[in-house]
Amino acid sequence: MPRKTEPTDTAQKILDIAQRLVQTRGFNAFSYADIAAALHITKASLHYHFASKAELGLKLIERYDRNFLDLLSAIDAEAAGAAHKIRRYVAIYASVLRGNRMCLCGMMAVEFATLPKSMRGALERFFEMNERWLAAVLDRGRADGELKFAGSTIEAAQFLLGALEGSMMLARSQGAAARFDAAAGRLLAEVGA
Amino acid sequence: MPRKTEPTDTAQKILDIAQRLVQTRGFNAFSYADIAAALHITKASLHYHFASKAELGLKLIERYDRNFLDLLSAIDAEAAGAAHKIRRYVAIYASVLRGNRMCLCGMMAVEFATLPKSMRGALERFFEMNERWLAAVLDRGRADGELKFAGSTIEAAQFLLGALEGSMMLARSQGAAARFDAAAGRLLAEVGA
DNA sequence: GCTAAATTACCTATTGGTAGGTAGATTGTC
DNA sequence: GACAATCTACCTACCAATAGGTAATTTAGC
Repeated sequence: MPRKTEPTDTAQKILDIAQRLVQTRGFNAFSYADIAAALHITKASLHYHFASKAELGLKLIERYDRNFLDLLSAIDAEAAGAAHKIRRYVAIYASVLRGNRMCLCGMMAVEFATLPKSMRGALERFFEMNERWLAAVLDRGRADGELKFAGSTIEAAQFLLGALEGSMMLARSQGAAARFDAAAGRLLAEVGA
Repeated sequence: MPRKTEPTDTAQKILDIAQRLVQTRGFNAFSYADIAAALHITKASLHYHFASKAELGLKLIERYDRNFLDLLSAIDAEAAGAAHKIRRYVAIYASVLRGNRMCLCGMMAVEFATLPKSMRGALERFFEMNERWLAAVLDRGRADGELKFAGSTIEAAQFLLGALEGSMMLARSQGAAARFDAAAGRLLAEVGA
């Protein structure tokens, strides 16, 4: 019995395909027709599930945000020590890249100026959430003497995030995933993890 | 007397406007109509100067590459010492960001999968050129004992480039240029500059 | 009078989106 | 348990706007 808060199977499939398209091509470089073709349904049916492209985009970010938060919670529950946690965080990005995808929100961050307001807000929240989590881990790690880095934790967190997104971006356009791994290793070394 | 190798005034203006549009919105998020409106000429006139959007895009990358190379040559000619050179390199990115723009090629790197082949090749050459220059500076700096960093110079150069592009990307979507400066400072410290 | 640079007037394909309808399942009410 | 009302998930058939691009023609400068 599908309810309002439990998206139907089709809605999930639409989100899955749309997400792959955004992560590989960008939000401005795919159309409802692309999804319709992949799913063998009509454009009109897509509009039934997601009234506008802006709404679809918003739902994509919200779902991605929720999934990411779940992954971070799992890390918090399973990983002992800040260094271990950071390594697992970096591993999330590495696995996205291995699927030949860019981070959904990284992709959209570049397209930021062309996105509807609702999507912009959701994007900002995603990055803030990531920075808060990273800063908390870094803070704890430094206090415990496990990590070593200079300056404020929030700045270090923002640097980490930016470097990861940028390394992904270039690794993808140069077809070398090894490039990301090297950069990630350097990044981990920088915070002493 | 405009020659084949000396683009006319209008062609330059078209490139200027197109470049601003790509750097702020992306290659897939602007149209010939946008340029025509900004320049008060018709779309057909644009096609006279640049037969296709792919050609315009290629010319944009080639011009950007040339300008960048000139800047790097100026740094080589004027700056003494590897640390000084790297700082000036970072300053290029900071000035692009101050104009509320993203790196032209960083923007396009994200859109890589949707670009025509000719543009992809030119993009790869741009990043390779940057990495070569950075690697040369890093190599020399380490040999002279001026810089300190671990691992291969080419990997360090790729890391630097990725971190700069990523920091730009996030600084733009979060409206805080200070964010980039903090990240850049951290990056400079990492190579001992 | 040649050439460069721009024009008008189109074209086809695609974009996101809408109107109206329908088969089938689910509901509420007597 | 019958039956009408409603809801879900789709459909066909459109729409206006915009995309990149073209052909033929006019204008401006040497």
